[in-house]
Order: sequence, then C-alpha cells, then structure tokens
Amino acid sequence: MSNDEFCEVQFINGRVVAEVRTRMLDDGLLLRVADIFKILGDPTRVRILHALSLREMCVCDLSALLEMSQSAVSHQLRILRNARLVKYRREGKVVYYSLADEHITKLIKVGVEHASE
Amino acid sequence: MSNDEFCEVQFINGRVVAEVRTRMLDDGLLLRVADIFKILGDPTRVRILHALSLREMCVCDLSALLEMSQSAVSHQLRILRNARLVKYRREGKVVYYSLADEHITKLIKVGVEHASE
DNA sequence: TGAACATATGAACAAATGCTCATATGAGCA
DNA sequence: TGCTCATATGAGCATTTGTTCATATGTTCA
Repeated sequence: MSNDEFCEVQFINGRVVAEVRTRMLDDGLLLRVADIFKILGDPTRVRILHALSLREMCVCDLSALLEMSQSAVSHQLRILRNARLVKYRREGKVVYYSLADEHITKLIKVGVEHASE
Repeated sequence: MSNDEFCEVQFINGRVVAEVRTRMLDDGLLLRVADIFKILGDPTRVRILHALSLREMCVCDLSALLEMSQSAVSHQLRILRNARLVKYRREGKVVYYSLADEHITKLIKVGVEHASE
C-alpha cells in the first residue's frame, strides 16, 4: 500500500515516514496497550480498582460503596477478571476481590497524577 | 442513601464500607482519571501518540504512517487536542503535531510496560 | 433436602464511539 | 483573484459499551 493512497503530497518526505516506521513499536503491542487503557477508561472500573487498592472487598461491599447495583458491579468485575487486573477468592457465599498485582496500582497512580495537574 | 438499597446483607460490615469511603479519592478526580484513560483506550490514538513521541509530524505524514484516511486521523487529533495531550504549530499549509509534554510519554510507557508482560 | 442469600450471567436497550463521505476553511502561489 | 493543497469538521451509520431486569449458579444452614 503506497503512501499516495493516503497522502498525495510530494514535498512531505516519505523518508520521514519510513524512518519513524522503523522505530514504531509493534502494532499488536500498541493494540494491547489500547486494550488496557480502554478497560481503565470507565469511571465505574476506575472506582472499583481504586477501592480495591485500599482494601480487599466483596461484591456486596463494593456495591454499597459505589452505590451501584450488584449486577452492574458484577459485570464490571468480570471484565476486570478477564483482563487479569483483579483476582478473587471465595469464602463461603462471599467472593472477595483484590488487585492482581501492584502494577495496576501504578497505572492508576500515574493516571491520578496526570488528572491532578 | 442507605447501603440497604444495594446490599441487604447484615453480617457484611458497613463499617468496612464507611472506612474505605473516607480514604477514597474524590469522585470527580476519578472521573477525570477515567476520561484520560478513555482517550488512551483507542488503538488509533495510541499509535498517533506513540508516533509523536518519536518525532513531531504533520497530519499527512501521520496519515501515511498509520495507513488511515486524513479525515480519520484529523478527527482523532481533535480529540487529543481537546484533551490537551498534543500541541500543534502551523507552518504554511502544513500543521505539525507533537506531544503536549513528557507526562504523556510516561503514561504510554507505563501502558507499554504492562502490555509487554 | 429446601430455603435464603451472595454472586454471575444472558438478553435487551439506550448512549457513546470511530469511521466514511462530502464539504468547509485557510494558506500559498500563479 | 482564482486555483491547489493541507487540514478541519459536520452528518450519517454501524459497532461497541454499560446499565437494568430477570434468572441461573453455588454455598450455607435449618
């Protein structure tokens, strides 16, 4: 696929494009990066993750804390589970969720720093 | 609004919820955090930001690099502009975009680190 | 075993999103 | 001024997303 299909200009150097392309990270990797950020890009999930960074919690407590239905919280927890951002343990009828690792805390932290500017 | 509306359980302590609530970051802040991550949560925008972290580029070159229409790139650049993640300068007919600051580079970097696991 | 409860999940639906297409804007140049 | 080109933007549309509602699953306990 030639550049001409997208850009008909001559004087804008294709060499610049080619040079940058060699230094670009793999598209698949950048896609995974976007996937992670997409998961973090929802207020409910951010609040859940932040709450879990303070303390392990069960679904019911999270639901009360966030003032959201148990179903809504559960649906979001599934998304976080599938993305391996949280882990959980069952204790009788109650399921306790916590962050999968400190990496997540760091991600949230960097986001908070940026938002606090 | 009582917890009961969302959680009828007695033995799951409301004190835990109350205690965590006092330590929770402000909801408005967490909303802004989610907003930033939402913007980073799209492959096109991540690729644009990553490219700009390597070099200042014009719309046309970005379009060629990403093999996307000029219109699509321009639309995404507007979103990035509104979020103050990129800045731009005009040079004749050409508009050059670059990252607003190194904060953005750091955000992307942390995301890449996570995705590289 | 059967009732009660914490959690999970499927279907449905409204809202948000990202692209395309057509067109507008704005700058350089003949 | 009129033409060309780089960029911006509005409308339309298909897809994705987050919630609710209803219901299923799985565990405890009488």
